[in-house]
Amino acid sequence: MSEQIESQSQASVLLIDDHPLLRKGVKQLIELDDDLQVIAEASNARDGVRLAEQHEPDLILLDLNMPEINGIETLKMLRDAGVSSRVVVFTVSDNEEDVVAALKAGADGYLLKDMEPEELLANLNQAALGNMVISERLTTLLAKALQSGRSNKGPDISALTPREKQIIKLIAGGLPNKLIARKLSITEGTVKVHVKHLLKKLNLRSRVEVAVWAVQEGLG
Amino acid sequence: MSEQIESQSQASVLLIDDHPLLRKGVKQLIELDDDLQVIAEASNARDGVRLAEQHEPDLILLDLNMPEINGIETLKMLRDAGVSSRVVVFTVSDNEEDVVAALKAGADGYLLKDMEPEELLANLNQAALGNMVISERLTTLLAKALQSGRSNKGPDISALTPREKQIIKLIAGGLPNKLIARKLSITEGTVKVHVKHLLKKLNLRSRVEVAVWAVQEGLG
DNA sequence: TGAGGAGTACCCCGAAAGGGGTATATCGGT
DNA sequence: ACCGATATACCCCTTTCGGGGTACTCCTCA
Repeated sequence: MSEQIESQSQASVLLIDDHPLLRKGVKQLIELDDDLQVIAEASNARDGVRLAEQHEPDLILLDLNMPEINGIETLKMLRDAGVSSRVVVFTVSDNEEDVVAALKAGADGYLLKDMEPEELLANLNQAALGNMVISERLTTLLAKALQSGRSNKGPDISALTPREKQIIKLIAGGLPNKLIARKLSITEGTVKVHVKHLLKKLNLRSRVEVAVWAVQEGLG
Repeated sequence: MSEQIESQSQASVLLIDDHPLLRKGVKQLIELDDDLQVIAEASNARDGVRLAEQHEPDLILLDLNMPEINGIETLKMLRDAGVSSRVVVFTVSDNEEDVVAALKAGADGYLLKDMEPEELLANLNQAALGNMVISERLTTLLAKALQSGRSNKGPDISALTPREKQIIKLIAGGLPNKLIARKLSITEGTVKVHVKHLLKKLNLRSRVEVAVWAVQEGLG
């Protein structure tokens, strides 16, 4: 296609982070680099997605820990909205779950906020050029995650309690909460508690997604 | 110590049978079970359908051999009336035609009246929990019917319109109505119209059942 | 020309689902 | 003896689903 006709142009960057001070710092840092340019900022997911659709930036720097809608969700929203920008997660969390979830969700990079400024700039330039960037601190963590098997597609069943796995199978049988409650001799309210917990753990949005995933996974 | 204060977890049962004595016996038997409760009785199809619409019981126990309107017709009337209760046929007939017709018409179970009382209770409980129950005597018969081709397992996709098939695939993708609407550029209300039509045609009870069925069928 | 199916859109309504809490009891391990 | 995980039950609330209806347009087929 007709990408990149002006090959010497700056790469546009969208910042999505709920900390104004950090945004300001990062923006100033980026402006020091002739190859990068901040074209918009958002302090929450909704604004971020809207601005991303509007500007289709080359690069999106995305914070994970935001109120209301977290970074992973934001990333999925961006992908669902058809935003094809490179997305680099930029966060303080070196939690394995977060890293794995972000990469599974299609992040093009995962950088920690305690990086040296020069190193951050170098990494952002690499990301803008289409290379995947990962903070060095995370390499061993990623290796471990890979070892332990579940490095591939889809949600992770390992964090689930026995009760939650049991309820997933019943959901995959098409049962509503009321029937699940009767089958397990507990109240419907308790079933709903389990359902909301497992939805959170699996990072899924509804019982329908749970059912589809479970059936495809062969749990049924 | 918040133990089971709720306890409205009994499954409601509607009896439709033209034999008063048998109804009485079955009712007494069911009342022995804490998990089941007879909430209405009918001695003919018309009353049965009316009471089913009125009470929307969890379970309907339906006799096949009734005057004027037989059980199969009653079952179809119930489904046409939008009654989503589990329906278990309860009869003396081990005739293959009847069994196959009942199951094709969407029966959730087929039990013979010569069962042991304890076995009947166990089966009714299973049915109330959403499991299909079939008298063991009928298994060989069913196997034979299956061999001879006219198995007709599960819902039938042939009656669906192109739009409905399209929406089924999106449901099987885990999408809620709102997103389906956006993807098809129609209103959410219209999506809901299609969903309720296809639920009726497939004789399924919720979008979760649609999703599970579609995934297992390889659609999507 | 008229009937009927398909698709769209809207109305109303109740039930189900889901997300946020708080609270209790049990069980293992530090 | 405390702490965290698990499981249970309840409260609040909003959103989503599903079923009933009417109505209009566009086709197709008899």
